[in-house]
Amino acid sequence: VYVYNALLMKLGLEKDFVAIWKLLDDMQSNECAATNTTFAIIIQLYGKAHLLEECWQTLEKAETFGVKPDSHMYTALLRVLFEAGKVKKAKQLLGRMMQINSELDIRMWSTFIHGLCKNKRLQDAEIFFKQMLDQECVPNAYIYNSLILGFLDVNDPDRALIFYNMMQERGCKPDVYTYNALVRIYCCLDRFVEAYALFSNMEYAGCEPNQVTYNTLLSGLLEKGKIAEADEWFSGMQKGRQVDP
RNA sequence: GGGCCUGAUCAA
Repeated sequence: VYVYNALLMKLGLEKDFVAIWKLLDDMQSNECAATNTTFAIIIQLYGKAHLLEECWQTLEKAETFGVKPDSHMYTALLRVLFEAGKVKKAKQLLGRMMQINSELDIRMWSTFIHGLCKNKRLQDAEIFFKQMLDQECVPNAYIYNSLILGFLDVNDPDRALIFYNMMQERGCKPDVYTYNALVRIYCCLDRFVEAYALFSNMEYAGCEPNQVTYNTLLSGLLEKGKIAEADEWFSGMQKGRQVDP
């Protein structure tokens, strides 16, 4: 099965969907059953090819192969819908999921909330965030990070920081992604002192800054014309290989 | 009892 899945994605890169379905028939005639992951991959591939209808059909086809569509597959579908800007459809799908399976898993929530953020529907994102809390679902860093960045993208850094505080109050540990987002926020706000301070926070939290962290800071500095500062940081980090924009 | 194969978040 593992080998087959690997083959599938290779065919997917060539967008050869006919060959993919042939391969599935092949799998079945051997005693090798396709899994839910197999179909999740196919949905993802159709999504990249912008073939929405085929994504839905894949759900039905999965059943003919004896695979019941599960959260794994629905998550893949949600992502495709959001990337195509089909917010309405995605909401409907989530609604259906909640009726069938009252408890949604955390990945599905994060995919959903992230999708809303990317589509700049932050008011909705907040509503669903609360709904998520009402169910006994504990938000993780993925969720908070998406919201923080989402609010930053719509020029509401204050709200972004509110979620950062909430994250800490609720005992969710910030990760590198969180810190990278914070660096960006402080750069946008011209509060570079606080941006610098984050690096010591990170060290204290045992969180290693990565290439993205430095890149974010450098871009932020350059954007505000602080070339001398950027230069200083740049020479201070010779280990990593980051590119100067 | 164990595994969990490409389902979720960041800069350029």
